Amino acid sequence: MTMKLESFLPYRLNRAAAVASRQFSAIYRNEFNLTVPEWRTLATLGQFGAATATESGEHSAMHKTKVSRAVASLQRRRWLLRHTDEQDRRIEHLSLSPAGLSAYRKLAPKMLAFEETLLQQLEPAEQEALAQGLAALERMLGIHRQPSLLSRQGKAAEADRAKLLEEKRRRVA
Amino acid sequence: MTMKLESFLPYRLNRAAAVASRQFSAIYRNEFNLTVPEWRTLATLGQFGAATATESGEHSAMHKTKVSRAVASLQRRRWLLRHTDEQDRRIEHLSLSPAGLSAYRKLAPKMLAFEETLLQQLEPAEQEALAQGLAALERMLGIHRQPSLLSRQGKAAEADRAKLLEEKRRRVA
DNA sequence: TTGTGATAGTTGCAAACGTAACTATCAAGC
DNA sequence: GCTTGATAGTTACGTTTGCAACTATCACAA
Repeated sequence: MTMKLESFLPYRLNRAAAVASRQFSAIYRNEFNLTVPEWRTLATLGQFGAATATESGEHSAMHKTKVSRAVASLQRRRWLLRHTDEQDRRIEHLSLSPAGLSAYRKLAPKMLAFEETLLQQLEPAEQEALAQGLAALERMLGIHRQPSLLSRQGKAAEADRAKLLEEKRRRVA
Repeated sequence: MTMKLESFLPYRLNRAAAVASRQFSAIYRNEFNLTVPEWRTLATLGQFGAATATESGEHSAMHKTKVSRAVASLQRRRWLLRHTDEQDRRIEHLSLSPAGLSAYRKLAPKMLAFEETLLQQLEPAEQEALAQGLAALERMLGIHRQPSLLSRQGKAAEADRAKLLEEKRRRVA
């Protein structure tokens, strides 16, 4: 049984993700000096108009401390507004200020355009394979394409899948 | 033009990579308390028998400081041996000690078995799509499937591709 | 042989990270 | 109206990270 690191799935995924992240993040880093968590928070609020920190974290798959720091940073820029919920004062409703929205509207098309530029390097068949492969991968890993901001259900299923995966791992060990 | 974070390529890649990494790394973390850089260095040396730190870093796609620290840590465990090259005393040839090799031989099959377990959750067509999609993705991002330890050529091509990608990015911005 | 530039590998440092602990708030039961 | 447990979000702390600067060595040329 020979183990080739360069063919090993998690290694290939991490590498591809790191290279892609580096390329894409250069856009918003060069233009606005944004970090990845800041960009993701901006993108989430731009997409939904408003969200709580918890919702934003779930949608962008970030740890709550990361979200907290990104939110604080965006607020310092005056790109983000917080409104404490009247019914439940633990909750803060986040939204973009006009300045934040303007930055988002500048960035989002550039991000999509760069994605498009990259994808067009591929043959149609390759693009299709990438789309199918990514979807299969996400299903395999128990990743939801429908974060809680989009669909409220599915949390129970997520917990179930995580447990199943953990079980498989343990059987191997 | 609407930007959906949950459909955005670098976001999906990062998420998938993080989840996969977490699952796989649990194996060597639970068993030997290894970090990712340590595991990668172990895997590289297990695969090739011997390598310099630079070669190991290129093959495992890690920054040289990461490699340096992983090597130091593995040496502290007495899993790794260093031999200064006689011709060029800047170079150190790294190899696994018997203890290191034994750990590698224990881990590698488990890692591959878990990968296999995951992939078998997919339909054959999905597996094929994933393989094709990953290959296309790597080509698209200018990632080499043939690191320098395997093929000495290709460094020039890598530099070229990086330049091209940077050019595309700039055109978007 | 001495100086110049390049390369292998290490280390100092500041930034970013996740865990755990914390504050503040709420809902539910007694 | 308390207590208990849960949740939203923040902060303190130790770890990991990458960049830049460093040491040591080499090749090469003046």
